[in-house]
Amino acid sequence: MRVKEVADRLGVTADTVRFYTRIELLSPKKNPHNQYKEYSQADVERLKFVVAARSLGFTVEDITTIIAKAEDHQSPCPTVRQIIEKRLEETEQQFQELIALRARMSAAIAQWENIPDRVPNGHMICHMIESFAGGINDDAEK
Amino acid sequence: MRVKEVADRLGVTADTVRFYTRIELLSPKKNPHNQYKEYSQADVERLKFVVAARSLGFTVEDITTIIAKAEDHQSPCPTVRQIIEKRLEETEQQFQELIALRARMSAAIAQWENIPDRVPNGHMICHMIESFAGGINDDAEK
DNA sequence: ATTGACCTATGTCTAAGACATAGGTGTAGC
DNA sequence: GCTACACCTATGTCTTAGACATAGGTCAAT
Repeated sequence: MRVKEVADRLGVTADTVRFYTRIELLSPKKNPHNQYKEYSQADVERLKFVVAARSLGFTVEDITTIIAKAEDHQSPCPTVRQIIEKRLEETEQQFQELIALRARMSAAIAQWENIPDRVPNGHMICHMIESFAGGINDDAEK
Repeated sequence: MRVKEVADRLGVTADTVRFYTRIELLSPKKNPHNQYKEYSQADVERLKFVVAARSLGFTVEDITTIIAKAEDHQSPCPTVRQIIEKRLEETEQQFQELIALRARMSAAIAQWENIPDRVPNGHMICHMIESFAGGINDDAEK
């Protein structure tokens, strides 16, 4: 199978498969006739694993580590448990930041609904943004 | 002022200020004695604007556009309103994805609590991840 | 043989800084 | 004056996880 077929089969792009191949998560052999890479069923199985792990928030590097352990006949499970715990924390963190960002954005939009556009003078760039930035001042700490 | 002082004043890193300088959002002049860059009060004001806009979800490129308009004596406000609307949509999108991701992660952790570690055999890499990936199959479309 | 639609490998690019390096500054102690 | 030493600087490279651009190859229909 060539790259597109493998990609379509798992619902990812050909570029994604090429990327995984580049970093040697997949190791197709190249057809000596043309220069095209030929993916085996084993490659598909591995890709399936990578896609599954990605969808659980593992980074590509995490996955590399996990696979390396498995190929070394060690159980990757303890590592997997550790990593996902960490990734979940990070996700929670991002989540909080995203909530805060969304709130700031909504608040700004709401506030700006009632104020007119204005042409900037020498002392400001956009009065809407500047007026909203009440929280941001010189000397951030203290 | 030198880079660190400016950075501290607005609660960002020196690297961030250097980055904005590199892309010419800030234009300090360099002290001819040493090669250090000297930031003016005007630079601080502009940085303040950039930080405010970043905290509302504008990208650095957005900010460049906004500033360019303002320097061209056009009101950036219509552009600003348009952009933030778009960025808010994207944020909402990310937000949904993050919620789904978090749910998958939590579900996986919960499910894995009751199953033992296992050493991989030739047919699997990590049974935990593979068993969780019920949703991911060959032939993703159809 | 030629067209045209689709496919390929390779290389480069992205966002927003963080990090690594080699070297400069400034002050405290001698 | 000189030397430590902590801290600072500019510049260049690296990061994530692919997307995009390019030049060229494949293959079925003509």
